[in-house]
Amino acid sequence: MGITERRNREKLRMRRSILDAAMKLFVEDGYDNVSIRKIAKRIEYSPATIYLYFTDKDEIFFQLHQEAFSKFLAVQKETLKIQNPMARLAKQGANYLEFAQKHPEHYDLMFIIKAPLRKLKTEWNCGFESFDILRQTIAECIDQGHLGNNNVDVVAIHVWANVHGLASLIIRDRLAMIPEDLLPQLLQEVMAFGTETLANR
Amino acid sequence: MGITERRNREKLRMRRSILDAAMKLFVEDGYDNVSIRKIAKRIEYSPATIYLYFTDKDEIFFQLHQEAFSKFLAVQKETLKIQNPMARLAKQGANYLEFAQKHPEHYDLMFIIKAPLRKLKTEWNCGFESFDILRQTIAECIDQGHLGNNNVDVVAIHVWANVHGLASLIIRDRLAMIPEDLLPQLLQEVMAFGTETLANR
Amino acid sequence: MGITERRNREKLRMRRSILDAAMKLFVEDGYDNVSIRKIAKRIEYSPATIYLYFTDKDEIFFQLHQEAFSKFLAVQKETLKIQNPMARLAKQGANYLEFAQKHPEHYDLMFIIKAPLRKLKTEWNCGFESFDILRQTIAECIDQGHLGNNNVDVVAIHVWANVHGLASLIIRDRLAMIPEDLLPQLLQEVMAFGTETLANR
Amino acid sequence: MGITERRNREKLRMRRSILDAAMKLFVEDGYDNVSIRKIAKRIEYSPATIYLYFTDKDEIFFQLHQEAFSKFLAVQKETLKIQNPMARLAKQGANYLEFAQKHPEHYDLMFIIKAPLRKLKTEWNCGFESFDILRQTIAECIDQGHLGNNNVDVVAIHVWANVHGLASLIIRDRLAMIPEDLLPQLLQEVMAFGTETLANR
DNA sequence: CATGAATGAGAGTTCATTCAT
DNA sequence: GATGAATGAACTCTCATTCAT
Repeated sequence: MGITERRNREKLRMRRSILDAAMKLFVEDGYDNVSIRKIAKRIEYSPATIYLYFTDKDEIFFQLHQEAFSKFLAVQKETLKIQNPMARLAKQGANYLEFAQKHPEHYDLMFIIKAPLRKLKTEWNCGFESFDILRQTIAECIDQGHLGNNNVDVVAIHVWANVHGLASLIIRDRLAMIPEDLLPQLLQEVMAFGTETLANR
Repeated sequence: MGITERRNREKLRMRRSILDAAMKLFVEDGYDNVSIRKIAKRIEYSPATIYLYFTDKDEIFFQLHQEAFSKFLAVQKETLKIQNPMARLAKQGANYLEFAQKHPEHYDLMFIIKAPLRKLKTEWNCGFESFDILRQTIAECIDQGHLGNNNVDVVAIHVWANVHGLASLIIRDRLAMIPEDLLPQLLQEVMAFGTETLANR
Repeated sequence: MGITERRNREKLRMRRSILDAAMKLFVEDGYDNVSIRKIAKRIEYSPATIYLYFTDKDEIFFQLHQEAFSKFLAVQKETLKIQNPMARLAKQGANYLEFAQKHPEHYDLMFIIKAPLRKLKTEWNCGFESFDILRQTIAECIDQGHLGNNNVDVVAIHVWANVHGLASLIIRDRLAMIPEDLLPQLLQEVMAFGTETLANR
Repeated sequence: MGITERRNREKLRMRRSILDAAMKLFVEDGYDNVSIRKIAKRIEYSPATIYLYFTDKDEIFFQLHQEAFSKFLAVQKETLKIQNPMARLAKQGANYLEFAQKHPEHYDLMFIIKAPLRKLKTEWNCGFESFDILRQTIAECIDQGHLGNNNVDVVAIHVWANVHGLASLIIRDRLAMIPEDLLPQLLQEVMAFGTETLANR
């Protein structure tokens, strides 16, 4: 048993290190510039070895995508404990941005990267699920008289776009006009501004 | 003088046609699928000829980047004619989204693509300028008692994130959960919702 | 002794199953598309295991080659029971074509494939033997006054070329100009024509 | 003009040398074992260079195939001058074998090699044409009372199989049981035997 | 001014084979 | 006896780039 177990652990560790290397490269160079060969070089193995752990390049991408979404979904599900939907919504927004900043590579993969559509279609089930959490929360808010009498989808997309906009400007370095040391404080204020604005409706 | 002038004109025309071809390929095939060879084939010159007008592939992309920003800037400057800053702000938002949808590859280039930092630093002058137009407009709004008593940068980033979020979700195909035929109407409502929400402050 | 014997039996059984798998792949995918990995997968062993039973890929092919010839030889030896040499000759021809059509990959291996000469020299012992059966039969025919007063080798090669030509045109798909559904009937007539022509001499 | 002409000549020469190298490799190693890299190495150019002259590997094969058939067709058309169809038929047979012996690589390509069927279908037009020459000749023979009252296709395939069998046994070295120095004489006798046998019908 | 010719580097992938366990 | 892990070499093909002409 011990042997099989150790083997399994090693196999997993290897997959892990391939995925990690891939992730870093994805983020550094963009989807199209990640090559099996580069991953191999990064982990100091031969390209052929990669194929012992993944059937092809797409499978690696797919796996990363899945993991990123599980991670994200887990974080957002945490908020379901919060009773007050407006508070829950605020927390979801904060979580969202925090996730993006803590795991920029995952975020990139999930929401920014230009991926082969074929794959996206299947993988978005996960995306749908997290969107639904947002939708549900907003529906409750509206039920309770908040956010005006608006279409749930409209508000949900609005809110999402809001945080995604912020997250992706940061991740893709488009807020270079703000001095770096002022940025964190400013971002917090932007989020606060957004939350308040919404609450006022 | 006449001769030199003609030469210059011709040189420019050639650069122009290279850039046009490159941009078309950009739009048709996406950033990563533009190659010097394809540009050359498109304009019916040899690949080597391209190098007489641009030092390398990056320079072409750089130039396109610049032009994209000029185009965008021109569109946004148009709004300066609008006296009422709140109306102007709304128009800028509408323009922004329209630009993103009409020229997704330009938009991609400007606001999404992970560009080599070296490049960004220089190219963002243009970006700064268009951000300033937004800032200026918002400053006026606040002066006139709109948008609450808030930090200009905070509001500016909020607004920008809002439209950028929407634009980039669209461009990178992350709104797949919305049936395609319903999307345009929905987006309009999202924009309207955003404008109203802001106006209420 | 019992133990060694059992071991040998098991070793043989394993070789057998490797060869069978290889042959099936041969037939399904053609000579060039058989790989050690595919054989291994087919018998559900690891590729490395194959090397415990055969020194390399070539040895497997060699073995198959040998077996193909034995099989063929066995079929032809069956005809020796036929007393009348002309009838026997006809039967040998029919057998030949049948074998080629039933086991095209064996046939290919034996009579068409460009084999490394080193190999051919050893393997052709079998080939010689079957050629001798033909020769012998023809000699008898001539003795009995058939086929004119000709050199045995001349007639033997003539006959062999006849059936081999047919077989190899079929196997290598060179009779594409004949509609597929008409082919079987036509081939039979061609064979009949050959037999008759020969009998008339 | 001189320059363009020279360029064209050089281009042609290069194509020629690629084709020649490919042909040699085809014959030496078999279709599946010819690689662009090997061709390149053989002519001492880089693999990429090959792609300046041919769009892909298939095109090289296709070209060789075409050339082989034109050559062969030209030879067979020569026989059309012969009035007497039986004499013409004999000449065609002799030509056939001579062609196979003089240009074994071409012959291999045309009648033996296992090629991708997709291609074969198109390229066989040429094959059809040469088969038709044979058919036509045989039809005339039958018209004139030779070869019995038989189906033209039956006789045509019979004749073809006859010479093809001989040719391919030679080319693929399956007549190793005949001492090499006796072979030429023997082959001639085999051909003569075939011709006579047929004439007797 | 323009280009045809050439190439080194790199892409994804598969394979036969080895070797420590 | 069996194998998981690993790899070097090979495959087709594309690309940015150079250089002599």
